[in-house]
Amino acid sequence: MTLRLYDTATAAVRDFEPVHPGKVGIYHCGLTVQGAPHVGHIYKEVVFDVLRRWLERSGYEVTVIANVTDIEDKILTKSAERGIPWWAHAYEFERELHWAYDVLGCRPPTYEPRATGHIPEMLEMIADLIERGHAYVAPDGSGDVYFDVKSWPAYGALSHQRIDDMEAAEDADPRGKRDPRDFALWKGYTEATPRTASWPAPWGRGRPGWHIECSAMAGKYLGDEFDIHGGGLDLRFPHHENELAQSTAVGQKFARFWMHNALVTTAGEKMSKSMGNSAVVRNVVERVRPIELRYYLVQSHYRSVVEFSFEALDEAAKSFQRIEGFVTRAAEVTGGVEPDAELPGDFVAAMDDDLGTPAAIAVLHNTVRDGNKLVADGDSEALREVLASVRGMLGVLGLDPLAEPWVSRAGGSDELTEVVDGLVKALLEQRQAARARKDYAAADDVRDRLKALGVVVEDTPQGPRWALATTTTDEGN
RNA sequence: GGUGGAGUGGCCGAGAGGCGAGGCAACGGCCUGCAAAGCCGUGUACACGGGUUCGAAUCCCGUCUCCACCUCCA
Repeated sequence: MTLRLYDTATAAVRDFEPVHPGKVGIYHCGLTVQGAPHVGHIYKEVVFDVLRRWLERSGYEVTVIANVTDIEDKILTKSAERGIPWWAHAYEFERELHWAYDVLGCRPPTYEPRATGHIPEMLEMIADLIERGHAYVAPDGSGDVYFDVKSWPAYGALSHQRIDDMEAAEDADPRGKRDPRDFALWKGYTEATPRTASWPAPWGRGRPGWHIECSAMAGKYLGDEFDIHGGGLDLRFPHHENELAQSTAVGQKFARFWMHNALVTTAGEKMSKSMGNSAVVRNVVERVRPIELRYYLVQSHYRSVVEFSFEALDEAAKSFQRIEGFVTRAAEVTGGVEPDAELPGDFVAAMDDDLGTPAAIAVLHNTVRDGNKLVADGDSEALREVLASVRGMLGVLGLDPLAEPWVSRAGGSDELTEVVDGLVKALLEQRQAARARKDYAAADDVRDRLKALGVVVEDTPQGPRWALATTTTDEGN
């Protein structure tokens, strides 16, 4: 069974074959660092984190490049509104974004190039495009440079549109464009924006258009042809279409697969349109633990719309707690088992089928059920195997509670944990004594008082065990 | 106007010609002093109207509703 992935360009699921055997290069469009990330923004990161884990699990050496767009119109507008420098605004949200990635357990990319750090590469590419006749300096003296879409017959290939069918943007300023659908490679400096947001160029001072950065940086770090280019569905057009046009127009082959995750909606509408700040990652992880939010996002297929709601989020959290409950109990009974390298065939098949996480999670739940039957009998080879398998599967999804980053966030200091464990056990011994003499009022009183403190008591064939109630918030940072 | 996607049981959410994915909730049972956790069992759902087929949620035709993108959104 080989990995099959959906490719937007060919609109079909195809066998994945890397450009260089054993290696995979992925570029996915990061965020424009202009505001606090919400669940929709983070979804892309989770999807591509799972893809990366699966590729690595399948034996590939993976290089992930994700850009940081730190110069762009909205950044200039919003920073001006706040009265702070654009670079301070951009950096603040870059850090916020990294916090969110981290809290959700997304591993950092191999490298995260910033747009402002790659102006020379962009200028080189723009010059090449002009030389080849696919771009022109605006005749109005503005210093703008535009890509000439009519000069590139393949324009529209990615989004399967024909130029003539496209609606010309009415609100966009035509400036010096030959055709309203031409897009900016370089924007000439005007006094409306800070001079620090401009760089010297052969066509006059200015700043880069949005799309050119990704073409320049993907080519620089991944080469003229690489494996996977990803991002949210809303980037398919114009952003990715334009990238494809730019890069192929200078003679590159560019991406073999284009992967787009569906958008997250609230109240039936794209999150950016409909939300206040309720779905901002910082707020959501007040309600459920970050690992539960991640489970919520992973449990639906990446090409299906996720209709975000707190009710569904709570359900997902309970569903995950079922898995987590098995893992912690089984680990207690067996004394801990390392994740298995060998995964169930159904799970592998599901993941190989265009990252079928819903089917993969169904396998996970079925395996957990088998494991739960074994837990009551205590330590056994069969239980160890199931636990290893479950941990292996969870690891692929970035959801293994016994692996990083989750383990280190789980509790307080080791010293404190020991003290609490000792105290609770002392109380539980008293409760056991009360039960032995059938003084159930006293026994239940102990349990009730612990519960009031957020400690849940469970009686098992191996004796009572305790755990912190999972409804509490875990800041995770 | 163009392009793409969606409508599934009380809820979330897969699947894509025949065997009821999975989870949450509910109900019954087992276990338990009680509980918690867990296990077993119980639900025939696929927007609507036609059609093809031995057989349709799945294919075809039509209709309705919703969403995304169409030049700086993940």
